[in-house]
Amino acid sequence: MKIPPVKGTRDFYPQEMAVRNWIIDGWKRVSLRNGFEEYDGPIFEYLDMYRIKSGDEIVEQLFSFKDRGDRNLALRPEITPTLARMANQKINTLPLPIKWFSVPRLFRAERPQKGRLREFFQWNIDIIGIEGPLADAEVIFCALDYLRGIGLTPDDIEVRMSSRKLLASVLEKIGVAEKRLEVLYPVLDKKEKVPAGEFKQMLSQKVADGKIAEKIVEFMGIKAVSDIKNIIEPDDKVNAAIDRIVVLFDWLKRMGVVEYCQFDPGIVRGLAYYTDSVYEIYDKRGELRAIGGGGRYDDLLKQFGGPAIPATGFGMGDCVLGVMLEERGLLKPAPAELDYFIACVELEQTQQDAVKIAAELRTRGYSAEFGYKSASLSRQLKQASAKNAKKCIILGDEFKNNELVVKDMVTSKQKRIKLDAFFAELGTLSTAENAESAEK
RNA sequence: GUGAGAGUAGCUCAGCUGGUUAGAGCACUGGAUUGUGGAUCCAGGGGUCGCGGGUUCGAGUCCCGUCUUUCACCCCA
Repeated sequence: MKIPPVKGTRDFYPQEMAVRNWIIDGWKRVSLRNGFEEYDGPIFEYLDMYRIKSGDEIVEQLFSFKDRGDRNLALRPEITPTLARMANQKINTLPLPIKWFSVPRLFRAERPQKGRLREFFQWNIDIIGIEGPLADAEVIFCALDYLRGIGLTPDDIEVRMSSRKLLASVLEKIGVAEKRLEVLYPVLDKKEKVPAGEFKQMLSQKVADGKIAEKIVEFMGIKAVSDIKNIIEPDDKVNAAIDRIVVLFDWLKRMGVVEYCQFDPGIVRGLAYYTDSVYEIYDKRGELRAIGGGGRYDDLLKQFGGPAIPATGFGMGDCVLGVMLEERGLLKPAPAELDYFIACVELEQTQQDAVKIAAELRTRGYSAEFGYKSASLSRQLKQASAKNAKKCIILGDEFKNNELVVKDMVTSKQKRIKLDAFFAELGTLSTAENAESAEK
């Protein structure tokens, strides 16, 4: 019986695995140089943990199950709740701020589409314990540090940023009751996604007062924070929210990434836990969904039974990013490399020595391969090329005198050398060298 | 979860209004080439035409169902 792969999953053959590793290694390297430490949690958690935050509807989009002890569990659809749980658990012993990152494998029982699968990887970076916009700026910088590093310019991508606090205070000033805000957010989130006329219609269904609706449309259309005062008379609350955004942009400017960033009141984000800054990173060319997003969630730790400690974070999935980089030819996984391929002219006579030499090379820290089957030298060199070997050691007649032929596969130059001399010259990949490459 | 398109070799696809034994390129394996690689030429393996049912003398082709996939919704934690 032929078993197909499960809907919405991917098989990672070596080629796909190389791409996946290239993306994830990049995320990790950039996280570390931005001062984040790696963490991870379990791949399943109590179902209730996701209920606390998002309500019952979300449960339908979870892969959930009961264990043998009748516990309701779920495969993690995101890692932020786990982060909140872990941080709370040790909050009294952890020095603040906490700067942590993770690349969890996540699961969502949604209908698969381009850039959206049921199993994927997501890069998460979070700063816990810093109240000011500098932490938000640092998180955004870290995300851009990666994206810029792989070749994406301000012509390619854009961080669209807003603030829940600003939105709430402005809407309040316009005359929207505080209770109505939550009903309104999903509509406002549609602003960029539907035609202007349709947006107004959707809005008028939620806002009875035509004047208020008009003001909202006006606000949603502004391009700069400074335009707000042209629409309303800012009160203290509005001014405080504006100040935070201005400070955030100032930091981004000092960090040299402000040209990627654009104020956009249409950014609301679905997640209930965001409290202040919110942003999404978009592909400026294509019609792809957001490649990543984040924001400030100052109340989440408290909601999870911990102290009131501010936090801010960002997440980016591998699916949309992968599609986008593929389209632009920016996927550059390192090809597999081989230091030595050992070819035997007469397999029966020299295979034992070939295996011995390979083992010695491997022990000394070099990668080495040999052929399993008897084949012409021509074929074996072909094999060595296919494996991207830097050098090929040929064991032929001269090996009767303990002589190797070492062929450089790049320059095609080759030399004869005694086996002892070869290893004496070669030495061992030193620990210093290993440490150096680890530092990179 | 709703609607629409697609599904033929590992991949990209061809296959006429239903008609003999379903094809090509790439990839793979082997040979030309038993001591010199990325090329070229030749040969070979590989398909229950997604799966199940129906119509028909006859189905890759038409009909129904189903699964997968793509797109648009929903959702985006």
